[in-house]
Amino acid sequence: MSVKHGLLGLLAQKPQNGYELKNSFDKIAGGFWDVNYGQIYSTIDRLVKDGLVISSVEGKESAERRVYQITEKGIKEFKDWLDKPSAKIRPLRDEVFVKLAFMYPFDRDAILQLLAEQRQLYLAKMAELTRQKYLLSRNGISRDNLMTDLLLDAALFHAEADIKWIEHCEVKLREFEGEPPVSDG
Amino acid sequence: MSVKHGLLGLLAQKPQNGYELKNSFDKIAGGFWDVNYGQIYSTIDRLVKDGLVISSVEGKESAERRVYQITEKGIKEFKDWLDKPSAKIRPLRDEVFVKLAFMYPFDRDAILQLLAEQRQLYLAKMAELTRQKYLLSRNGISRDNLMTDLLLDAALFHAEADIKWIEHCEVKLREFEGEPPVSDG
DNA sequence: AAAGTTGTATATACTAGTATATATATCTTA
DNA sequence: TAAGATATATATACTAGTATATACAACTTT
Repeated sequence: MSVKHGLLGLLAQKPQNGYELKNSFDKIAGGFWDVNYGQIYSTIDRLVKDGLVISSVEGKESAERRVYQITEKGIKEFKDWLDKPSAKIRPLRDEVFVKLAFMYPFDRDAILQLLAEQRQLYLAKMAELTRQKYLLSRNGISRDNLMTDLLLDAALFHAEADIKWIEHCEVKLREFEGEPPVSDG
Repeated sequence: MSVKHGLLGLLAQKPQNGYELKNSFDKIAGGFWDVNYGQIYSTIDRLVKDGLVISSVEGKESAERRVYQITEKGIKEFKDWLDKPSAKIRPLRDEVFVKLAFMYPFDRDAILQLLAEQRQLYLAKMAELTRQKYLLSRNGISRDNLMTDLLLDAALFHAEADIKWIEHCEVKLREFEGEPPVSDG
């Protein structure tokens, strides 16, 4: 639902073609929500079909562009979406969990290795996010970049939670093997 | 990729029909990964197409069941998947983030209200997870239910991270309005 | 035993997201 | 200015996930 309504929000600002919509979406949601061109076009086609958006063709014959414009119905849909709370909590769909669920209770060492590899990934992710935050706030946090900074924080909080959970798993798994928990460091 | 490989893992244990696969998947991954019957059938069709699974028809004519069986190729695919680290970190795709990105910097009060509503959702989620953990561990945590317990912890850690982030947002947003940060409690 | 409920099983039409190909336009530098 | 690189723009074929309809089987209540 988010890409659909995101596109409506962008078109509420000004009419744009598919390529521009992709760039605009990235500018607002990039980092926490990647869209693909294919998705932009198929989503916008549905919006047109439902009468939330209308399209017109511009440019010379050799290079036509379809420019999309929001309708009254589209504006209403967007505003309603903003007002309505997002009732569904996103599912915690992580491939690692499925792997762990299938590996356990066999292969304790393989599980510990998998967890160690995942930790490295999350640490790398945190480093990257921290770098992005630094670049963003070199000249201080202003109203203009506050939300971007907060969204980077959300990603950081979740990466931290993942790492904390991996360490929690390592301790529990070792406890169940009768080994003493790993010491700090 | 996870549903596909999860189904292979289940069929590596024993041949099953679509309905049984759905139940088996729920038993292992339920809570952190919900699958839908439609997805089971379309995924298994692809597995058959790729030669990782073969199907045979059982039951009387009025009530036919298609029973699926894993092939050598399928077993290899499953084992390779288990061994290979899951390089991609799941994107933090949350509808709330998109809403916030579009609401900001307008409607500070609407943003604060949205955040408050989300907090309630996460608190309810935590209560539910805590209840599930309690039910699971009434008779103690054993090797049999350790992984289930750990996966519930993962969900709890993430809900905690969401709540922590919401509070972080509230403080930052209020700071930028020149108001003092909210006091504890 | 007819009626209603729950469980078993599959199908279908849809939305959402990914991967990649293609073609023209513009910029850039040898 | 021709060659090569980058930006603009769309299309297509695919995988992944959701919502809902359908149909028969088995249980269960009157």
